[in-house]
Amino acid sequence: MVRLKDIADALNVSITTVSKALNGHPDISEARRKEILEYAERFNYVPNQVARSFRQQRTRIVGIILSDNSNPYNARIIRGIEETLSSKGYYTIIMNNQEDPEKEMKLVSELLGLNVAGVLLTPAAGNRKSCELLRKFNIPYVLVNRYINEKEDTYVVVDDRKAAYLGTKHLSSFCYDKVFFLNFLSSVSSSKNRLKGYKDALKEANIEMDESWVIPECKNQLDGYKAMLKILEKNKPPFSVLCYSDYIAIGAICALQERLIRIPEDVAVMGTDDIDILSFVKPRLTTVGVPKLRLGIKCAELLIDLIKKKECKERRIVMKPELIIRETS
Amino acid sequence: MVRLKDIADALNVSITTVSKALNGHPDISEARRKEILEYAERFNYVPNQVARSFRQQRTRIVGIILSDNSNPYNARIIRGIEETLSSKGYYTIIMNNQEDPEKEMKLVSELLGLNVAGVLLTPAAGNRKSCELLRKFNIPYVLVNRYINEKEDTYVVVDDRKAAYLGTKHLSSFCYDKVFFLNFLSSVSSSKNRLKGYKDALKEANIEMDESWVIPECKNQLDGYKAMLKILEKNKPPFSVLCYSDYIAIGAICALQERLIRIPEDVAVMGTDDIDILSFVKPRLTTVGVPKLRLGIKCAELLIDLIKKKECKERRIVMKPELIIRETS
DNA sequence: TTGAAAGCGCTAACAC
DNA sequence: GTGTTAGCGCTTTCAA
Repeated sequence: MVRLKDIADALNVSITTVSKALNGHPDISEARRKEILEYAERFNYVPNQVARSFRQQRTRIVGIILSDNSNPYNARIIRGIEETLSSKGYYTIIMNNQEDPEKEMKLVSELLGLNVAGVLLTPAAGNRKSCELLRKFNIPYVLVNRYINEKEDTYVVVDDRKAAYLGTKHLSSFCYDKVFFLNFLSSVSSSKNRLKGYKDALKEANIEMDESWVIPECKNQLDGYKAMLKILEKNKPPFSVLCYSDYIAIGAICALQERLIRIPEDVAVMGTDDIDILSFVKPRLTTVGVPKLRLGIKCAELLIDLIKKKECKERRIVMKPELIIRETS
Repeated sequence: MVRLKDIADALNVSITTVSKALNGHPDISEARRKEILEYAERFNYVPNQVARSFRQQRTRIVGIILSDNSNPYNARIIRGIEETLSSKGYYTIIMNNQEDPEKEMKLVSELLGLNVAGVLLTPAAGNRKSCELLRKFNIPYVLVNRYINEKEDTYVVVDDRKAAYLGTKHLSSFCYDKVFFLNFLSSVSSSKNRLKGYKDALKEANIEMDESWVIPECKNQLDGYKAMLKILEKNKPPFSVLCYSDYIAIGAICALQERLIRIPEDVAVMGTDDIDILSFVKPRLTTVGVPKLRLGIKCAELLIDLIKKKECKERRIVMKPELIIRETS
């Protein structure tokens, strides 16, 4: 690979001059600059980022840690992040923590060793240590989807309270007497806020809620399926069910279909997330839409601000969800 | 951050000794090694990968370029790759080329500048230039999902011929007279091979195929939807339709449902890929399953072999697909 | 406007 | 078994 030295030798100038010309420093004559740029172009000069990073003590790499990149919700956020970062000259390293705090700590350490410019993080359930580590080493970071400390962290999240509020309000507008809620890990801010929104909406609808209506710790289809069976053991339709994610909703729907229970006539079901492919299949799932791509873009933009200026106007961004009524409600 | 020098100073040994102890060189006494390891552990020593990479002229970063990380098929492959690479001490940088050869060339150049250890690449339709660039700079790489040159490239792909063969054979076993094929970009090896498999199966079933049965260049739901409408303009059910992907199949199914055409009684439809969530919704899509996670794992393993030994036993891996019969056929 | 020189943290060849 | 030293490619200060 051609290096600065090669260009310098070929053109009989110093390495310094070549470096300055290539980096747009003002103190190089136009003629020289042109000559150097042309040569570099012709011989496909690509700056050695490792050497540059080493010298400058910072890379243009951003680490992104979340539970699982193959979850369609996460995948979409990553897409937004990657697009934005790459358009600003940053690189995206992905890491899956599988909701494991121990693993997450290791990953953060590794990113530290890589001298990353910044980190985007969905902290594993309740893990505040990784943030502390990042702060200690003064690495800019933005939390994604959840926060640990609402007032102090820097984050981009969904308005979870509102998401669950909208869903619950919609479901409680029918004449069913019960609205169940299949919630996610209870230690996570998004679950807590959605629980709040759920309760707020029920109160507003004058429905007296029973704590048994909330089934926490649902993570995937299977959990949704099992939770639904559990509900059916003790409860007769009609009723309705709000789910923390579309995946959980699909699991719940499977359980209902197995029992030949009609949706939405007997049981109304809603998801959250608006996974794209689900809008094209039956039953067309009623859900709460989240701007996943834009959320990713916002995360990346916020992080870049932080990297560049070490501060920014708005450190806490809350994205608005949107009710999408289809056929399961 | 604590450096080798800090440890060396604190323990009154040389930097070299510390480096050797930490890297497991044999010529360090057990006592010294223990002392150094303990100190490093206690003060959270994390090796500066940038310095190390710079010195060694190679990083532990692998670049992965494909069309779109948020496509569930790709996302799943990425998951397998990330898991494998990280377990072997490598980092995964993702990049989306959006099937754009120009963009892809830029991305490859950037990876070159990053001194990546290797590259995993799904080359944008027909683009052989990026491989040439990688070869020129002697960067190990593995093609994913497609190849440019069947005999010479290093790759991990699906047995596309067989995938389409299995699907077509299944569909042609019904008494419909026509089997349409909604295919992907025709310049891509997987499309070409599937076309072959499709034709082989038809021949075997003694069905005389008409070229108009193949609709190429379908990329997503919308294309599947449009293609299906086009087919319906000129053809009366019953017939059957093989699709290059589950997404395309979902689009086609939407078009059929809009026209109130029964599936599979009037028109049988199959996808390919076996996107997980589709097995839980209606209509439960008949498809050809591909081991996406294992494909990702294989890619990563193959690349690591290449990085380490610059060679390996099997440079061309073909994964077996599997017929999954559900309700749309 | 240009260039010389130092140095980022680490590894490895070599000397002791 | 341990230490000395050179140098990876680049940016940046300072001098010319």
